[in-house]
Amino acid sequence: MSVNIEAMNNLTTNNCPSLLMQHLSRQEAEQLSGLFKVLGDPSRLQLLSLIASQPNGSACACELIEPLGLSQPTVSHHLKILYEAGFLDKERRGTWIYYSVVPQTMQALCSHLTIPVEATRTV
Amino acid sequence: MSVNIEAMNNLTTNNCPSLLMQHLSRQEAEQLSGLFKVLGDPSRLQLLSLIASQPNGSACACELIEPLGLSQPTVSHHLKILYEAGFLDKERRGTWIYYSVVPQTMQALCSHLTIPVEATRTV
DNA sequence: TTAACAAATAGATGACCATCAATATTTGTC
DNA sequence: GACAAATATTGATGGTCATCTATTTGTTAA
Repeated sequence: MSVNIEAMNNLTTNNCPSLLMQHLSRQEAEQLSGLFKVLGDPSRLQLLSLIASQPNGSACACELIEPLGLSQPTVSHHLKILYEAGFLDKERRGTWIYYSVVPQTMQALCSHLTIPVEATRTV
Repeated sequence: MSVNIEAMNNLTTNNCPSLLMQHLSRQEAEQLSGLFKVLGDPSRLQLLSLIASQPNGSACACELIEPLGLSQPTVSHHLKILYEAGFLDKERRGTWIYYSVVPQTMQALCSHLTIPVEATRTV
């Protein structure tokens, strides 16, 4: 489970139109599906949810192990995947590493799924 | 690869708040990740894109085989998964079955990923 | 009812991946 | 440096799934 960073940047910064409005090349489909694949795991969604709902919006990795009920290596593995896909930011403070959610990545993903209102049609 | 229809209905009709605004239970995380898993495949994204970009917004299953470069059973398999997850609608016309995209399902999914503007905070 | 085409199902296979235990690495403190 | 705590890596394993071929089922028309 890994995501090409450059591909993610293409998808999130170039203001790509919705996949519903244009043909997706195989390459584009692979890049985009890679991001959805990252969200296609319940543990990773719980991590995002846990981190985002902290009072200050960030959480230390060690705080996330117990509520998820997974081993430390597994949590570390999921955090890495989320970070490399651009869903999480991280900051080291001493021994601890604090993660926070990058809402822009979510919003960019959504822009691929929704149709602009003025473009909707009745089938 | 299968999606619980009732679970999907819960997620798409109950106006659930964003996963970034509340804790996700394990069950909720499993339901939601199931939908993302469906989108986490390049062939399925290409199918959605192909169908949505047809002039009338719908496409016969047989028209989708050649552009995807996959076998007929594989395309049928993907269409079934997309349909059962609520991403596609289908209508039989004689021998043919026409699929069309359900944009509401996409939008409902997105509502789980975005934070209402007034709720954003500076980290 | 038979032929022809579309779609679905069954079964098999290979690849990917979530998870763990064990270990290594990094960082701060004494 | 030595120890302790947090995080990352390695290697193994079991399950899931995308894909195929072969077959079956469904639908229309002759």
